[in-house]
Amino acid sequence: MAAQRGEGDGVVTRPGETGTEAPADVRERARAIPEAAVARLAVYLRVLSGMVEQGVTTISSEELAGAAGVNSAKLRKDLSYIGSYGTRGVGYDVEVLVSHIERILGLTRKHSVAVVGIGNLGHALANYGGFPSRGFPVAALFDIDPDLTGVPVGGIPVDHIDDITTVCAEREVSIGVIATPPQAAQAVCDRLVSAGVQCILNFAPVVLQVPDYVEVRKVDLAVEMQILSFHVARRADEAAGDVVNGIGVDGVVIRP
Amino acid sequence: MAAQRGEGDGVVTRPGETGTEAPADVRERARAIPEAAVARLAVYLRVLSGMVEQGVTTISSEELAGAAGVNSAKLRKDLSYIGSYGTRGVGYDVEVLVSHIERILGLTRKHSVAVVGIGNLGHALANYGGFPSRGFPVAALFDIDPDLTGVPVGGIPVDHIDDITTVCAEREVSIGVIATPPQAAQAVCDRLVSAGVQCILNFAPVVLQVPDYVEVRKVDLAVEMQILSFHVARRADEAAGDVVNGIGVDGVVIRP
DNA sequence: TACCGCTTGTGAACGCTTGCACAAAGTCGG
DNA sequence: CCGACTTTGTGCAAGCGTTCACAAGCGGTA
Repeated sequence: MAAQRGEGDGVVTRPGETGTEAPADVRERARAIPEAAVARLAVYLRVLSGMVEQGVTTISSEELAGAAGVNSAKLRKDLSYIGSYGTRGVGYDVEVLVSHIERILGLTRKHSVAVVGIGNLGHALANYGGFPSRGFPVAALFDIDPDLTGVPVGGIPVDHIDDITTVCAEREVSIGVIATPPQAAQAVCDRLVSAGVQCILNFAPVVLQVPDYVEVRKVDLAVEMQILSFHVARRADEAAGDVVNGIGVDGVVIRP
Repeated sequence: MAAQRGEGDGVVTRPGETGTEAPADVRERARAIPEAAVARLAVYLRVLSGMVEQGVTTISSEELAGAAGVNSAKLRKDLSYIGSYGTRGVGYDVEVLVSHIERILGLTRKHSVAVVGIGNLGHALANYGGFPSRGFPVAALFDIDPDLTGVPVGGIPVDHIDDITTVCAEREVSIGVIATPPQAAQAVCDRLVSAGVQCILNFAPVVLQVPDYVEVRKVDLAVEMQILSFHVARRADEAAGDVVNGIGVDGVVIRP
């Protein structure tokens, strides 16, 4: 049931090197993984990395699910998308799981990152230790302000936005991060795309127009705030309304 | 069909003040709005605000959907969750729509924000203009380092984390932002919760444990990167695999 | 070797979300 | 005043993701 797409695919299974599992299987599976599951796999990986450091060698779905804040059935299903690497009656080997998730997420290759827009956020991103430590070295910084170019930020030189194509090609940038003001975002995006960057993380509060082959993820801090605001308002309304019943929605008592 | 929950609810409809629509209806509707729709409403609001500045007074679902990057049917359904405020044959009055979305999202009240952890990211957040301009004034900053306390950042004084309860109460903080290293995040979270903060935006790469009545949203930059990495890998695999058919998955030609 | 208890992996049901298609409802031109 | 045209609002069906529940499989033990 897992791989319904393409039983007759054109992938040639190399006869040698197929000791434990076939690369073609990994490839087929990667396509069937739901978007939501991919996001969770990244979380599992983070938790598991912490486990490795603590010297944990084996973990059950129940434990891992608890640490990752999800249902254990969901965790097992998520892991089943990438194959069966657990041992019934025992659990999962932590290191094996880490290496398989890393492979599925494509973390065996380095992904160089370019940050465009060296304002407050750009500075923070350039200095953020979480990227290099997880396999995403910041390889290039760009800004339109000539006063900023040349001066390194976090040890990385800032280049002018006009040099984006050559610099990105040179340093093999595969992910572009847009941290510019909203007015500039679309233009920067277009330049990144024409520089060959196919994955973009957008912090600017605008909807970017890109070709189909480009993947965009957006992080809009104000939207996150507004979603929280909605919940505040909803809660306040419940307090004014349903609390006459003594209990809020979902059986949760307000301020227990 | 809309409000299936609680036909016999204890909400008293105030007889006066019920000119155009009843407040109780707004309250009932807010609960029925799907989470995904709430996130999109925030996006619509942003687009609409831009329209107002451009002097646009009326907009059709088709236009707005295009600008927000969604299907027009989905947009109409999202708007129907908050009521019928469009005119058939014409479209939506931009200002009316803006004010209704603002009301639903609870943006009629100010939501003061506290940022904890004045490192790179905390600095950027304190200086970020996007918060105050959209009704989320940063009212307090906290750090554990005594060298930082007292020195204002972005015009806001930095207080010591130990004063979090009194300062939050004093300045009516309703949203806490965690921008600390991962090791400190859970402790900070606990302190925010005991200070009465019920909404938290977490930038630290850890899964926070909170009581049921607290709403947490997380932004994990490394996870975003890894999701992009997954798509890079998938694309590379397709290039090695399915492209023998000439066309990638979904009929999209790789690098057209 | 055979049994027992534990945990995985997954078929199946459920619920939420999306997209379609069309009736209802309003405007505009004659 | 009427008819044609435009656009909203929504019932309905399809798709996707989540959850449940349990058979299958493995290690430990006698």
